[in-house]
Amino acid sequence: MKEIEKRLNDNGVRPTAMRILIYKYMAEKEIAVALTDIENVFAKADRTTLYRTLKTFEQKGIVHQIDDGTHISKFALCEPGCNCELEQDLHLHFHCTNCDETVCLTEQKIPHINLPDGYVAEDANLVLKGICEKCSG
Amino acid sequence: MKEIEKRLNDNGVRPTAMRILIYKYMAEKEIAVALTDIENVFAKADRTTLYRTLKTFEQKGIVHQIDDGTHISKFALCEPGCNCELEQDLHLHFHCTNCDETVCLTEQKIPHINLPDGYVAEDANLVLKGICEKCSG
DNA sequence: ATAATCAATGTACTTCCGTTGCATACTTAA
DNA sequence: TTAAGTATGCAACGGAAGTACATTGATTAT
Ligand SMILES: [Mn+2]
Ligand SMILES: [Mn+2]
Ligand SMILES: [Zn+2]
Ligand SMILES: [Zn+2]
Repeated sequence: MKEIEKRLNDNGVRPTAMRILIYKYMAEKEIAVALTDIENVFAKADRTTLYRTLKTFEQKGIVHQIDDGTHISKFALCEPGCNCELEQDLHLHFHCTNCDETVCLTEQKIPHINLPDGYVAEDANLVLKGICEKCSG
Repeated sequence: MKEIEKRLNDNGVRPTAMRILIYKYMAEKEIAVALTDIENVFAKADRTTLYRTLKTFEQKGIVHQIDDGTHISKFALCEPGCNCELEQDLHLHFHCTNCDETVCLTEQKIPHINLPDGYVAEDANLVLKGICEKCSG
């Protein structure tokens, strides 16, 4: 568990009990989580605290937010040493329309796209939808 | 205007006055529109009617829904003869973080992505964020 | 050790968007 | 002309995101 505390400290986030629990939860889970998910797991804690924890994690580069097209924000831990802001670090996400789960495919980078003149891209989001490996097995 | 009526008829949508107006509005506008936008333009009409008009248009292949990451559904007219369901017809969208407008880049198709074993893609969504041509000029 | 200071959490409330149920007006076909 | 089907209007609900303010907890300086 000391690793988690270190990770939080290194990113300028004070390792409170709640934050460590949330980090641990997200680390164990291999899929992206929504605020509601965390809410259900930590029912005793207040929603706002969980909400702000995710926001803090995001600002400090501990998690990245995922827009999978469901209109519900999902979050997933960043790879250690990842820099989500840099374009080459952008990986794609897969949303399963069967089990409704969203996963990071960190190996699959978003290919470079040639844009028309005048357009300057600073960020990219690529989501594939379909059947995930668990559901297609 | 007869063209609009024909387009609606061809897609199995009865060309009511309201529907023609909404179609015309979307045709004149070159950017994707949200329900709220239409609401503001046609303030006299009921929100639900506008909502259902968009839903109907979408079901009948007249417009396609766009998820630009703002958590607000946007809609844009489909190209005549386009088949949004087919993967090769999927184009990318650009969301300007300055003017908050989203446009279809119908010429820029989403490149094919190799997925890990077990994953079956049925749909794709690629959104680039940055500065649009109007704002960068 | 105590007080002052700042950060984290809790409580309550608000806004926005999407969605649905049901009533009413309109259009088409028998 | 009546009946059936479709479109529109009206009202309400629910989920998710966000914020203002109070309270608790941890750090630091005196
Ligand atoms: Mn990811
Ligand atoms: Mn488009
Ligand atoms: Zn699945
Ligand atoms: Zn712009």
